[in-house]
Amino acid sequence: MNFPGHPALQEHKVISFEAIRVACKNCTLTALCLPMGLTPEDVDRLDGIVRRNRPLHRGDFLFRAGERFRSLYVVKTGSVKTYAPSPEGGEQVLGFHLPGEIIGLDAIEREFHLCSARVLETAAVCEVPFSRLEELSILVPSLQHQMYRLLSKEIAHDTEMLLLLGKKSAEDRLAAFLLSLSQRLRRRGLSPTDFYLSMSRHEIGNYLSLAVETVSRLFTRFQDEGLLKVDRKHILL
Amino acid sequence: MNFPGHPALQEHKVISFEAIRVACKNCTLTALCLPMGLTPEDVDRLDGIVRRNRPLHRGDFLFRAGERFRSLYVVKTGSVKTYAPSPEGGEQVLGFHLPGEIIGLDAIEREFHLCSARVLETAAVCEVPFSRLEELSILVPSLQHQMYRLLSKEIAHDTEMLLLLGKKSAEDRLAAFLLSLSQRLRRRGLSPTDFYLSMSRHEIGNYLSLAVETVSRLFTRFQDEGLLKVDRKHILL
DNA sequence: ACCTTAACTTGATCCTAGTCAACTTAAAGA
DNA sequence: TCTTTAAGTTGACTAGGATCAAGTTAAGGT
Repeated sequence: MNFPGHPALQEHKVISFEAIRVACKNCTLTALCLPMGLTPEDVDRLDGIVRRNRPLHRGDFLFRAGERFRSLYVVKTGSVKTYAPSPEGGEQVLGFHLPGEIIGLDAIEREFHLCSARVLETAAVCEVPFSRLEELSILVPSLQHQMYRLLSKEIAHDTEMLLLLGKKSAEDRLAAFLLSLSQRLRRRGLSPTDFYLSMSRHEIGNYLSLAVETVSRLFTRFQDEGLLKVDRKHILL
Repeated sequence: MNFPGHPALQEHKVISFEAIRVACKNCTLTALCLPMGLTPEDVDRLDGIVRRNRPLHRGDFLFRAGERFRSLYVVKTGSVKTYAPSPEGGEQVLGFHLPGEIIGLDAIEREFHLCSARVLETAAVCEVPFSRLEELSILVPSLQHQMYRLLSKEIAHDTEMLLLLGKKSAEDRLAAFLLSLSQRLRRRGLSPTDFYLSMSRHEIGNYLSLAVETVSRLFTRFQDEGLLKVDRKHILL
């Protein structure tokens, strides 16, 4: 979410262009991503099937609901949201994805995407054709193991989300959301107490099943209570 | 949920005792469960690692939150609920599991269970030691494929649940819950319009983030509107 | 069959968060 | 730069569902 530096956007873009060619073995996300636990040779083989497209910009689609499922996507920089569009034009936000997170795992079984994925903040994304990943994971047991772990992690994450929405109060939900965000940022080596939100109040509200106005009021209240400082999209816990 | 026949409970038990020894290849759930798409020989190999314990009764635990993860569990008959216990004694119901459904997929990554699984209705359950399943899936590519599908299916299911909870109105939630139940029963060859609920109003409310009283009122209202007939736990759509 | 306890239902009241509306601020485009 | 539009904030009002309370029904145990 807007991490590397809000003001220096041009510089950021240049960095992305360089970073995008980085092989898995040199990628800083290796501990969060597919290569975890693989031998250097196996990482090279994985590297061979990963496609690195050029940076995507706000509003670009990784895929749209209903499209045939072909690849998984890994966020390298920037941020992406997934959401289920409803026929009437509304949408339900399903998740916000930070660097190191994998998108598309829900589509393996159905073979088509049931949600759309859209870039929030200029993002570099690795594309991993699933059929090739599956073939490789037959040959590389530790990759299979890692795949099971990743899929399971996603299930556990969804479960936690259900738990969060189980909490009734709007206050609890927003607090839990901010804390979860903070933890995810820390794991990526970014400040867990000082960050920019890449999503709008509307999107936060939609995600947490709250009205925009409620989200706005809660930010104000939290600030009044001294829990955080908020300036537009800049959050300071 | 209470399917084969509410009144003839003793008969039901006898059937369960017999059914529990049925090998995977003769199991009626084969199309829903792990063996899907496997060759007969591979089903036999899978069969070799599946443990069939004797029937469990209402209130029995498959596992408790915090326990080490060793096995996946497949419901053969009866029903099971999973829930996250909170330290203060409360709990959040995470799911109700019908025959053919697999429990424990969220624990693979963490290697311990973050929820508890408890029998609602006298149940036969297959236990599949995960480490052995993983070994076997290295040797049997189609089993690996099926595992990816199952894990993905679980993610898609959780996603749909998030979507359901995104719907704000209590009415929508209960209706969606009953319809989803109905569909799952149909896929198992049971009546989608005439069934017994194996869970209490309290558990339904907890699952849908509604108060018990609201659930009760909604059942009454739906009946008044002629959408269904409800007698205690017996539902007729 | 009885008693005890838990599950469920129904009614009355309250409160949280949603809705409606007006205004402010910031970003994007000509 | 100015204009236009989208995003965010704040207030007033409302409604849906939670909570509190009391009563009913059914199940489980002896």
